[in-house]
Amino acid sequence: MSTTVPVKAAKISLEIVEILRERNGAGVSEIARAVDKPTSTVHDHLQTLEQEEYLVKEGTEYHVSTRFLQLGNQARSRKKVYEIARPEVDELAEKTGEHANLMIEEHGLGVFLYKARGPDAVQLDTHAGMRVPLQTTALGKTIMAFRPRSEVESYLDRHGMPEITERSITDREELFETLDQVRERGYAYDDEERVKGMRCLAAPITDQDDRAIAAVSVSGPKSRMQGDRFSEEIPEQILRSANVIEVNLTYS
Amino acid sequence: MSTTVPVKAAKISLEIVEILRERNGAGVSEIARAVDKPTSTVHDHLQTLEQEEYLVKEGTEYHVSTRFLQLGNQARSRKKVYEIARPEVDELAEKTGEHANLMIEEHGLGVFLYKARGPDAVQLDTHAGMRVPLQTTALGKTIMAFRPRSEVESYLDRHGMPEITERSITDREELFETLDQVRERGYAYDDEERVKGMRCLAAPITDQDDRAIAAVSVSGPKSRMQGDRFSEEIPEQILRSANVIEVNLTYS
DNA sequence: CGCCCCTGTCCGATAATACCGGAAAGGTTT
DNA sequence: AAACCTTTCCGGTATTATCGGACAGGGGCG
Repeated sequence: MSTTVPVKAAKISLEIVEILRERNGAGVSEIARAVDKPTSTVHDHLQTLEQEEYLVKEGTEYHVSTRFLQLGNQARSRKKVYEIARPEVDELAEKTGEHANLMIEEHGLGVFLYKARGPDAVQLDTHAGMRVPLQTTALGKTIMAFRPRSEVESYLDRHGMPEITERSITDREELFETLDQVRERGYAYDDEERVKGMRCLAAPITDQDDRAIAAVSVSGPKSRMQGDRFSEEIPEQILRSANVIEVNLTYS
Repeated sequence: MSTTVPVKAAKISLEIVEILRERNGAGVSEIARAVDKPTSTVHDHLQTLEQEEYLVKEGTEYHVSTRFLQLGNQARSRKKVYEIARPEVDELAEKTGEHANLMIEEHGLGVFLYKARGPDAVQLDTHAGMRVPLQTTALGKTIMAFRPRSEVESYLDRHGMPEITERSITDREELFETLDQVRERGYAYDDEERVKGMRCLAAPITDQDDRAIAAVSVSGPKSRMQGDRFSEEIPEQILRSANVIEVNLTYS
């Protein structure tokens, strides 16, 4: 049944905020339909959120306010791995020319913490803060490969294995076999599993106990991500970057 | 009268989140003291927020989660001025070597939307999303100078004129005189009004009706921000940048 | 070691208050 | 100008947020 929480009102407010994010703003009745509540109720929530400055009202439309920027920054800057990995990810993007990313796991989902665009990078739909099921990216698979099976199971229990594209892994056993390979190989790849035409290579950032803290990746169009570059050059680069980050993490 | 809102529970939840941001995480009882509510109540809110994935629990401490990153990004990216001004602000930082900033007004406060660090930039406490009273920065004063007096009055009514440093403007009439000068001069400056040892120059980005949409600035240590550089070179550069942004804004 | 005190968590009763229906006011379209 | 859609306002009712109190887990100190 649909999660019962102690403070329902807060949950509704947050649902409303989330809808405003997805739709890039909306009016009272539109939101009311989306959350399936009377307009008067939604109106109450909107007023509170606006008075508290978490929403901005433009005419009759409400939008999320920049207040969240501060919260997001705080959430990110707390992460030591973010501060330390950032220059490395920048360098990775610079050297490969492609997109380079940093992902962590949170609440069983993969969260893009940082994205660097290399000189040749193509337009991409990822953005900082974006949340995706772990098994749908090379980043996420790398993280799972270096976590205890029981934990991985709980991630899957929580969020299922949705079929994002036709290539998505939707079978548990198949996933765990893949993870075994990743662990053996030391890095993971993704061949059009999330975005058509895109390939991705990812390496884990682990702690002393070989547990994944995060993962770094390089992703680009299939045309450029093949041959030796895909099987050797770039893997070497991301593995080296990941290693540098690990070392810097321990000395700080 | 401490603002009465329709949905008090939501307000409390948000207060808790804000406290977690300020303190970079905290435990139940610490928060309870801060919001002056029983621990049991706070506990209820924390559980809801964590279940909804807006907080992360690490041991017994709660922290804001990266979920806010997405919301913050959305809030910022919606702003056309952000997308368009960003490269200009980067260039400004590059050319002057100092910090360059972009600010907008929201709910009567100044919000730093973007910050670029030039090659010589010194460490600074500003960060994206930071909110400050408008009259405490050159950025804010520029924005106010190009808004109708009635509106400016309402900003002041709402947030007062706190004495951040000994140099803060705390008198209304004095402020409006300053704003007159800014309007005449076309740009504003700030001489250690917010941060000791720092000077700042700011130019407005206005719309067709000469109303401020945002402001750009360059700020650096007093030692470098003086003489012709302070009174001519940099003012020229920020005014030119602001102008480029205005033009790009209208053609898009 | 054992006590104490400060944590976080759980529970249930009660009073507060979030919620909702309904009605009014403002806008738009036909 | 009327029908329709908004958003806003209001007040009664029943839901539910709140809070005291009780329980449990540590950590520190004597």
